[in-house]
Amino acid sequence: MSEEQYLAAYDPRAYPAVAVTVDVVTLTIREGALHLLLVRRAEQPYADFWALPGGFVRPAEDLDAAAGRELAEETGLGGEDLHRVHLEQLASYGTPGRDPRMRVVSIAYLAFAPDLPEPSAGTDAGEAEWLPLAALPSRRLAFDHERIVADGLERARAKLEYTPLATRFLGEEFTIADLRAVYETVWGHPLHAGNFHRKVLSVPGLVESTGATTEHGGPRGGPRARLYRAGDARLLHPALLRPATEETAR
Amino acid sequence: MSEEQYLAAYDPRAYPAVAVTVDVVTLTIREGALHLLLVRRAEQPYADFWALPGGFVRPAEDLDAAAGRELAEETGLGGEDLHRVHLEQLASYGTPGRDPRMRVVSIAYLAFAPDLPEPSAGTDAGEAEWLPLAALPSRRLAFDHERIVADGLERARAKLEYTPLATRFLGEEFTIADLRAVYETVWGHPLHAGNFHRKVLSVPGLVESTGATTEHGGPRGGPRARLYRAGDARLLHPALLRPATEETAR
DNA sequence: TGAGAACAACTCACTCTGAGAATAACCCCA
DNA sequence: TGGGGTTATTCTCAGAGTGAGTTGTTCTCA
Repeated sequence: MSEEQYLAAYDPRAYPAVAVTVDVVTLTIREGALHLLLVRRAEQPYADFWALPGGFVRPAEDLDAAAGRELAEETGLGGEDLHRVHLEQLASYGTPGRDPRMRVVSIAYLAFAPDLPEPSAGTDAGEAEWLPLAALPSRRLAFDHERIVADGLERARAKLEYTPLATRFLGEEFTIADLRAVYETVWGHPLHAGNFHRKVLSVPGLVESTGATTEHGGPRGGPRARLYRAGDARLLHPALLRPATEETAR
Repeated sequence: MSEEQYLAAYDPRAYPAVAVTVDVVTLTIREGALHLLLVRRAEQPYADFWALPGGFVRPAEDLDAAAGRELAEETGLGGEDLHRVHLEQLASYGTPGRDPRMRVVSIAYLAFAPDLPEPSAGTDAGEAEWLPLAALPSRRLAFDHERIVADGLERARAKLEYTPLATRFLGEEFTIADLRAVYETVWGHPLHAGNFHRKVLSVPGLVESTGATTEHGGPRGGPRARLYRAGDARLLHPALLRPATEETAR
């Protein structure tokens, strides 16, 4: 049988039905705190629960494209803003029973976004909101989304160490202090300002100077700060390591 | 996502069929060289091509379990040997058209195995073999498996840096030189024996002494070496960093 | 105008790393 | 059986990197 004949005779329906979805863990920093994008489910199962934005992958759609589409739909953002968002595959979740309706395998994505406007402007999803991560423990999410969020957070923290993705939480131009605030927020503890400054400038390709400075000093005083933009490095060498957390996973 | 999910809940078959498979990138070290487990495809498409072992996820089977099952089937190993194999999810691949038959989303896994016997003992797959990675460039694999292998290799190299998984390539007991050989093989360049030795013993939880030594010296001379077993660390602090590779991904 | 805040640069002690070398145990071969 | 070559393990040393604190300046706010 030739390959053509084989394909013509092939019956895809002979296989058990499995649905494939994408879910996106979208992180941003608002008012100095890490926030997560959630939508409220309108229907069963888990009606009225908050969940990660996501949905079915369309028949001729690539996985990455599906994740980007879901993110755009849920945030109500056009390509312009979305261009600055970093989107990467996180992991896949397919334990039988994770969706009570049928077998669903979900490909989770992780997104780093600059401070975006309030979500849900003109989307088909009902409510959407940025939830401060500090408020997450008191909220039960639909499906296994709590686990997915936890995995995404850990990935995000690790990624700040060896990639310049922290800059994706900021605008086009930023100060070293802005960048430090990102690290402090995501890692959850303060860093030594002087050492951070030295380190950031010493890592090749992390940031490059714009030559300009802020218009004014900080709101509580201090000199104008120099402005930088993201550099061209994809990986940081040497990495910006998190301060040892004592027995980090023995 | 409303009408679509509604329909899905009542008639899964109403959905465009998507098949979910697992593929496993299995690495081992044989005769001082990194090897990859491959099987030869007996059927269309890509008949006679070599491919990663893998197959369809069964209806009530977890993804991890499916990967473990495929690995066991293909290597012909029982639970005893498989217990020492490290298996983790690598990434998912679902570009439309990657399988000419239908939409197939594949969850790829990465496995680190100690030196295993020749594969394919009594399996349903036709041929199976350990391919030295050095021979890979001259061989075309089925589907997008070359890409998956490349991703798996990069992940493996990175994992050696911050996890004790190098020990998974070795037996229960090993010498520091054995461990160094694993790093040199996977990373592809020699390491300074003295510095490696100092570093391995200084990282908490990487290895622990058994108190014993090898029975004899090396085949070409040298003293007996002390034996160690894997420690209890899951993450290495500080990490065993690869020597800077000059512009690693600028 | 003075106090407080914060950017930027610098100092200093300590740790970690790469490179080389020393010591000693052990194999193989003459 | 003795010597040469090989390898495990330990040391030394200089240079790079890091944590913590200090200094000088610029700026905002009261």
